[in-house]
Amino acid sequence: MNTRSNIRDVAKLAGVAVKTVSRVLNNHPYVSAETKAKVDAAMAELRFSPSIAARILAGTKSGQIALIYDNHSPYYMHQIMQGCWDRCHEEGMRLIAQPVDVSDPDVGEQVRGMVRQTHVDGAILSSPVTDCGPVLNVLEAMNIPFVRISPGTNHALTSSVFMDDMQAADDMTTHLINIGHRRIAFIKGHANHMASAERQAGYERALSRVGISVDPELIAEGHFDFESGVAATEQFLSLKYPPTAVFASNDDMASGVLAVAHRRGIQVPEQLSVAGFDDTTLARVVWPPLTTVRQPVRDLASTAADLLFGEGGIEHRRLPHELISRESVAPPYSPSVKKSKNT
Amino acid sequence: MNTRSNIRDVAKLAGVAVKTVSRVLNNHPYVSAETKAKVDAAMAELRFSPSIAARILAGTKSGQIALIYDNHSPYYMHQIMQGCWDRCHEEGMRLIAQPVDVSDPDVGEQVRGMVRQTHVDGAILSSPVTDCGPVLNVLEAMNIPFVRISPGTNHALTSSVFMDDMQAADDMTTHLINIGHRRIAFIKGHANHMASAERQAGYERALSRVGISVDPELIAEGHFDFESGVAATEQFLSLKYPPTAVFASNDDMASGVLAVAHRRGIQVPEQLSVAGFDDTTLARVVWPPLTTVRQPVRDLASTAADLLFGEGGIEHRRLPHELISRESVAPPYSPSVKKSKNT
DNA sequence: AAAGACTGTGGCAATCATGCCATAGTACCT
DNA sequence: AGGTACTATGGCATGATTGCCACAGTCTTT
Repeated sequence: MNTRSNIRDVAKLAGVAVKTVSRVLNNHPYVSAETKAKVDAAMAELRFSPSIAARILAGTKSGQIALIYDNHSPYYMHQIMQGCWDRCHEEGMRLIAQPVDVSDPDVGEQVRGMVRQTHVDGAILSSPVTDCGPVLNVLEAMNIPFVRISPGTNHALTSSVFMDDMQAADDMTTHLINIGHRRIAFIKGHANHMASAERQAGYERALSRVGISVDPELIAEGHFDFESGVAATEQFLSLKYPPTAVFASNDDMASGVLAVAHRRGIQVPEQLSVAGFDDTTLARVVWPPLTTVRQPVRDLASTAADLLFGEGGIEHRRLPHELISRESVAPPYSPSVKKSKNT
Repeated sequence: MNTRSNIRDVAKLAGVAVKTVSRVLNNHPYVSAETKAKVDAAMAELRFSPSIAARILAGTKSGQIALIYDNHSPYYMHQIMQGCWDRCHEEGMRLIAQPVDVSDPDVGEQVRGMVRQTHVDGAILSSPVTDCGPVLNVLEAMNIPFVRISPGTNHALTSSVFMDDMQAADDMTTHLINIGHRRIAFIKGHANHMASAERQAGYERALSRVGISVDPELIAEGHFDFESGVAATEQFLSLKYPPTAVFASNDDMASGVLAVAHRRGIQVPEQLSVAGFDDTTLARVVWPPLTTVRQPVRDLASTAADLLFGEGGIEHRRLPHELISRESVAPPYSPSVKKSKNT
């Protein structure tokens, strides 16, 4: 009736030793099929499931891993969690989601406490925690294996999964150039995400390659949120020669661009092209649907879990991105002829 | 260097008994200030934090609570999690997020296993898990206290927090009526959320009160996602007498309405008013920003945690909603009263 | 002055599943 | 036959903390 029934009860009911039940639980090779069947039946009858607590104390793995994050984009984190959770579930692991504040000077100690208390077997770090020194140091000192999702650098000591942010931004910028844009504005991402710098570098590389100079007026600060997209756009549109396209470092900010355009009666994409980054659900929900870069967020997360569980050593795995063309981007409106067509 | 340092080390360093350290850890009343200081110093020096595992085994509370959910709206869940997490953090509790599938016949057993394994002290259920019989039975059988967020019924055995969905939907519908709408369409929510029926009832009640008959053609199925908003709208707009306003049961579906309107070149709100429900971030991000009902999601969640921690008995707490007017709703476009007023 | 109620601290059992070591039987090889 | 290698199972100590009981001192009450 209560939360009773421990491994001893199961052993008694099955008529075997406690240790044998333990072996069945852990899929130990040396258990006869017959014994296993008896034990399984007993476990089912008693609705037994082992206490993680006792398991941890007995000195083995806890079967728990932590997802440490500090990201305020619901869509992004939702996908990260799903990806991690899916893979953990398959593996019979429990996932503990642990939000932190990377700007808190005490963040390292917090993580240490969390790990000490919960005895997690490993951790998955999501940007920007991936590049938070105190957290990395603590995890290394405690000898906890961890994998980083989209880290800024490929740390020699741990595995990571990532996409080529620079190339992706380059691709998008090149696409805009190819269909005729020359004045392309860029909204940066949050400075504490290393990917932000990468994306900017990709943008600048694409421009430079075709000899378009990088105009500082066309680059605005951003923080990955809707509001900074709005602010940046106001700034761009007040320029003497406003851009014909805006490339935002994520979809939230791109939505901000769309909002300003709508409010000012600027047609998208006829008068202004808007490109996003991430391909979150948001990209399909706003109007017009956003041309954006698909970042395989869920795959990144499940691959991270994969690497964590895998026995393999340090591995850095790059996942492919994809340019998703929707309706927010078109050739610039040019009164002259020149219908620069291109795929 | 390792994850060492247990309560014994602390006791030795502080020159007291293990039991005394335990008392300090648990804020036991009978510890002299002097002893407490010595122990605190020792704990700090050794960077000690107690193992949850051992604590659980020793038979006391685990300091962990579970958030059990099956909701696919990222914005909604993000807020629920934040609310729960905030309050848990204040209280020094750890939150374990546990997604489940309420349509899985085995969901009860899964929850049982989870509770058995993790020894959570309590649980918070988010709709629709709030009305999932197997889960409720298991939790009651195991004698785990739990609180439900937006349940369909006020179960006598547990506390709950909720808002008045019927009244909120009535308010919104009445608002639309007051500014002149007569043909108001409604998109239902997912059938497995009890709130869906409440909202529909509120819509119908408002219509009936002013003598507008409920037209089945103006009520469409929905599942709380963007796509069903799109589908419902296509259906409404193909009617001989299409509605002048659409009231969707959540913001995601309302965004779907907007998308169809944009695609067909229908002006919102001039030619079609659109109202949502929830006031998630999405409502401010789409164009035009949605008139919607603010559901205090984060407060609901933190209040739920509050009730769980509070020693008080069963309590059902209603939180206030609020009608948020933005730009997606306006009086219907009909300079004169053409077409006989219905009914 | 003695009894009783607090206050502050220590000792030991209990919690539950696993790790290591031991045991016993079987199969195979030389 | 003896040695080696498996297979299959059992026994007992272990891990970190708290609950219960015990004890010694101090303060209050009658």
